[in-house]
Amino acid sequence: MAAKRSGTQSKRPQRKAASLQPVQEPRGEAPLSLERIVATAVDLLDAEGVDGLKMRRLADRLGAGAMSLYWHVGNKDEVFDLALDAVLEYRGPSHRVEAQDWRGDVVHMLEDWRAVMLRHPWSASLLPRRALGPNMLNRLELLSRTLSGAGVSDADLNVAIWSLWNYVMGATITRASFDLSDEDRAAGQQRLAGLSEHYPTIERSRLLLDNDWDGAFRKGLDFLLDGLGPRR
Amino acid sequence: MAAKRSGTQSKRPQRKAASLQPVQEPRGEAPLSLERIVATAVDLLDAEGVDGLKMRRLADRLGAGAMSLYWHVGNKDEVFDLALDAVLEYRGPSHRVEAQDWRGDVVHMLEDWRAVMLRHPWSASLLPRRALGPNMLNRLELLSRTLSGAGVSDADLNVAIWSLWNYVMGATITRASFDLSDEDRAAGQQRLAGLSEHYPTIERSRLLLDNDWDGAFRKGLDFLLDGLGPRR
DNA sequence: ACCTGAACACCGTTCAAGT
DNA sequence: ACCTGAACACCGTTCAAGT
Repeated sequence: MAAKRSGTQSKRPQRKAASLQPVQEPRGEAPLSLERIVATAVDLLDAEGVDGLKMRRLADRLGAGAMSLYWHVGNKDEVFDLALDAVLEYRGPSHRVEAQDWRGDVVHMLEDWRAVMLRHPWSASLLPRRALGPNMLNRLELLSRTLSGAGVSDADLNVAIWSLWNYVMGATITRASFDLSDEDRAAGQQRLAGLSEHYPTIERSRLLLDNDWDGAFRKGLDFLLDGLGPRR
Repeated sequence: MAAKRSGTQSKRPQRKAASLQPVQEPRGEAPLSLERIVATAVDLLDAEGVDGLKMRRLADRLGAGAMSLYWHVGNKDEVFDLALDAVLEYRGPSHRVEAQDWRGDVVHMLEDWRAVMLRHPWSASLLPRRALGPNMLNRLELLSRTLSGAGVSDADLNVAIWSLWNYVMGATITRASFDLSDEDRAAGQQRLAGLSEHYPTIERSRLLLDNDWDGAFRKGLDFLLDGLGPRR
């Protein structure tokens, strides 16, 4: 399972060490920079979703000509990569000195990861099709280290990591998609009504009306962790 | 968790019962029909991926004018919905009379579901963001019925179903994405090399080079089923 | 009932050019 | 070094019109 699609490399020089900032431009435009572009892209994505990110619109928000972006960035995919990884930053589980609570640490990491993606609902479905950025790799490294330290053997480690990845990604992509379509909720309900006869078990358990996403996520995760934990 | 985005309804009348087909047009064009459109869309998606499906291209393949499709179909999203559900058809676990092997049945259903999506790699990432079609609802109904029949209580059923959904979707979306980018494999490898120092645990376990997708899928699934199964 | 071409309002990106 | 407008090659979809 190799990393992929590294995104066309921009021919721009590495961003130089931050020179002292001019306090912040009054209200006019700060000079274009990769940082501003990425930050604005995240805002735009949060506000308008994946389809809302257009190069011209992004440039507009930055008060720049439509084509100015292409000096800082190779193409639109690179904007996606940068915005995605920007959002995934993580500073460890605040290492309290107390107990070696591997399970608590893992749950904290995964719930934080999920929460971040739900805060930026475009990010989850983007993550699997783009190359893993440094922030995501860092999260995977911390997760691996924690499980390994807890006693999961090297032979079992990959299965454990990928199972957790699969579960978290599936849960978050699904939930983010439903979030985005609250408008259609009504239409969905109605459609469901006509279906009860064909899908009696779904209807009885009210599967499609279940709202306890957080609880369901946590319970399923517990099942996985029961199985994945270090051999007792 | 309600169904959603039902796809703009076409104003076309329901397709009439199949009149006797003229054996198949020699090589010229059969008349345009919803069936042909959907079948051709699936072919096109298989060959070119989600971004490869363009209304003009689809019409081309059908030997029709670019705009003829819009009489049969409301818009492009409806084509996606129809192609997606067409691919998800399922005829139960061939009910052999033998043992009440609920676990075997569940594994069969989920592996078939995953296999179908991997055969049409565009389908997995599409599924969570579109309304559930009849074929997918049928799969969920069968899954629910099997778990319920095996003794999973109504209170636990939704958590069980959604956990399995999450796991299967996450696994399949991830794997299909990697499949699509074999070309970049080389670039990925190289990128990884430079990273080994920052992510030593990932490097040691060769997490990103692991190729045993099928085995990993099955093992993680077993962990989930251990936890989800009927209370013993 | 079914199909069509012209036309509109967009897209991402190239390029030659400005400062 | 950094930014720009004009232009190209596309898109999905509307519409008025054909048979």
